Amino acid sequence: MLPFPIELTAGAPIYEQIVEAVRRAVASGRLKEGDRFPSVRAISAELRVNPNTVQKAVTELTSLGLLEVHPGQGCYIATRSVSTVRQQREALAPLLERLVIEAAHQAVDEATLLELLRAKCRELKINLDSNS
Amino acid sequence: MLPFPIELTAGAPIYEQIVEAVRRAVASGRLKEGDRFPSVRAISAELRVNPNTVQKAVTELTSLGLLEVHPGQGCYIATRSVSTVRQQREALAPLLERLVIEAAHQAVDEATLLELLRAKCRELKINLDSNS
DNA sequence: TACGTGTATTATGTTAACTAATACACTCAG
DNA sequence: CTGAGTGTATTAGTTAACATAATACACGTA
Repeated sequence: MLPFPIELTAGAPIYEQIVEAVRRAVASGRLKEGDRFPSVRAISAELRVNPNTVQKAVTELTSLGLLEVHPGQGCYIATRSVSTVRQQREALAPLLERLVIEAAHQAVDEATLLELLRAKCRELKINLDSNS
Repeated sequence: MLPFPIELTAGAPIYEQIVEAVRRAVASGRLKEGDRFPSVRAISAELRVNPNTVQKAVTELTSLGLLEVHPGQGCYIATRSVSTVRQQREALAPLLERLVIEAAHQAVDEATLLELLRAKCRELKINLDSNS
């Protein structure tokens, strides 16, 4: 069994779904720094997907700084990299924009939207205070 | 000149960028109900893009309920369709999740995230109170 | 009648995504 | 040292999405 929940669906690339699942698991605390990450072949077998596809996800996760590769040994969840306030804003801006646009079309008022955001924060059990 | 701001970039399908631009314009009030929408051929010429690609965007915008087609005459911005609370939540859930996950990775605390959301709401000049 | 609408059709080229089958350098337990 | 398990690279082939191109048609209207 994989150490992170994932269920492949159609519509999005498989390697992207893997990346997103790992990001979700790390953000929620399901996966922690130093944790052993399953081998490419193990994930491949579990998801019944080509090893090359999993490899593509691992490569992206590594470049995202979420995974550390120990040559000949395996992968581990990396320590979080520090980012500047500018980088934070640039990463969040497009997501915020899409959310606000969708809320407008759904006629969801700002107060409700803020409450939904608070609820989602709790849902993912994010410990935001433990970081800077 | 097109009645909505748009700048084509690489990385995302052209027809999707058009859809997103129109959604943004409608959400921000730049385009309003009953407004005339440029013809497929006009947009095609303005963006120097194939008419079929624009047509694909129009088809999607129509199915999304943002555009009304008056046969032989043209397209107009449609009146907003009412959606249930359930539909609202289902539309916002994936966007909220992606936002919260990204915020966690960027080590942005909840209070800051909420403030960024308020700022983005004002930035898009959304009139959330005029709708139910 | 002409023109401008949206729409449909057929064809072609490009690119991304996925699978498949190998192969190689590395680390570590035996 | 040997062999198994790591990540990684390579080559090949298939499929689907995207975009372009060139027409064609039914519709409303000046």
